[in-house]
Amino acid sequence: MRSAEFDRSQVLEQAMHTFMEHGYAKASMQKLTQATGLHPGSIYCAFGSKKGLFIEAASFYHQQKLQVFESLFSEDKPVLASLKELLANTVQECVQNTCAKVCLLTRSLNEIEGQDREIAELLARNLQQIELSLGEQIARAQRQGEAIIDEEPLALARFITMGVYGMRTYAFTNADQSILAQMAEQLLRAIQKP
Amino acid sequence: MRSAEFDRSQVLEQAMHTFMEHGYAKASMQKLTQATGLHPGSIYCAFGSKKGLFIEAASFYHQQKLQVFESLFSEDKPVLASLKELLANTVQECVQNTCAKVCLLTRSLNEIEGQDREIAELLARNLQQIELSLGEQIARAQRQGEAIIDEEPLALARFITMGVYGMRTYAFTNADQSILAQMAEQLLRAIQKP
DNA sequence: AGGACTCTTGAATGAACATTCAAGTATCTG
DNA sequence: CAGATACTTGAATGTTCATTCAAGAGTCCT
Repeated sequence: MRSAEFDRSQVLEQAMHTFMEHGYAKASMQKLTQATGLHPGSIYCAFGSKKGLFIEAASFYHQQKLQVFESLFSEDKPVLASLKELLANTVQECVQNTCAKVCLLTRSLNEIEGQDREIAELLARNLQQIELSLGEQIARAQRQGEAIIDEEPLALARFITMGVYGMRTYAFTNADQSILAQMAEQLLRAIQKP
Repeated sequence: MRSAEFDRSQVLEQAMHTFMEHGYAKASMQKLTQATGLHPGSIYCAFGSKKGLFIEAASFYHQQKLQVFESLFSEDKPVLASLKELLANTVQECVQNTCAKVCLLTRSLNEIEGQDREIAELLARNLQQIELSLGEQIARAQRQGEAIIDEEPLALARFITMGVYGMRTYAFTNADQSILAQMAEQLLRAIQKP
């Protein structure tokens, strides 16, 4: 036996950045080999195909985001405060000038539509999982008497989720911090009791 | 002299559909020649390049949407009613199973990010124009005493715009008519007086 | 009718692409 | 140390792509 020479999560991190920067189609194997430091053969040995690498990179991204989400919504803080932070984070990402300004999941989903059902479903599932977690947090907030309007928590979670997706696309037309921050405020106000 | 044999707007219509169905990168010249019925040489003669064709197709799409917008917001109807119709139209588009389910502008903007500044800026400008028109309509509604909250009309227009972008991406994860319709309601409620 | 002009045609071009694989190299086992 | 068993390497492969262009065909004007 001989163990692989590369660190799988380091490779995925770099591949993730490449896909975020160039999109799926335009992230050529050449760019991916340069970014990861792996040779084509190694990538095909480890991930099967470009698509296989993308699927793992997208899952890697998803796991990272999920972890941030979990740590943000800790038990001993008002949910509304965590939600506010989450939106502030999103705004910060959107106004960056690095590849971090895009959400790999939503961007790729827009790109891949009608091209690859397997990838589309994976991305959709990942996004829906975060939406569901958000729904649980909102339900918790309602139970704990936070000033959230009396509506189905899932409907509210979907609304916030839609808002985040919208902000991400909007940022491509106008990456203005104060405008995005105002949108975040409007979103929050829309689910709060008057 | 000899006039071209093809109808330019028919060609643009077909090219538009091809770009909507496959995205920019995956709409190959082969697909475009099949869809438009034109030979490569003719496309290059008439539009200069694939990019040139896309730019005209995107502008064509933009003009169509703008026209729908103008006819929807006729002077003798409450703005809120028109806005409700606009959102209902969007929902209807999103749940279709044809290429009409995508917005060429937002989808391409997501795809093109970081790849072609000229295209990105064109798409952004087109989208911002609709946003501005919406702002004017909202200002009119406020002047005419419709039940819209007392905030900058442009901020409200941006919020609705963001919502529409969000619905379009959301629809890729879950193209459920009732869910999208509920989002539209939530958006409307967020800008209305209680 | 003839010549000039322009549009159309579609095979040819070369670049970029994802993928493969046989040779090379390192590690582990006995 | 020797043999076996991986993993690594990167040039080669065949495909697909956007683009070009010279030949062909249609239209118009005189």
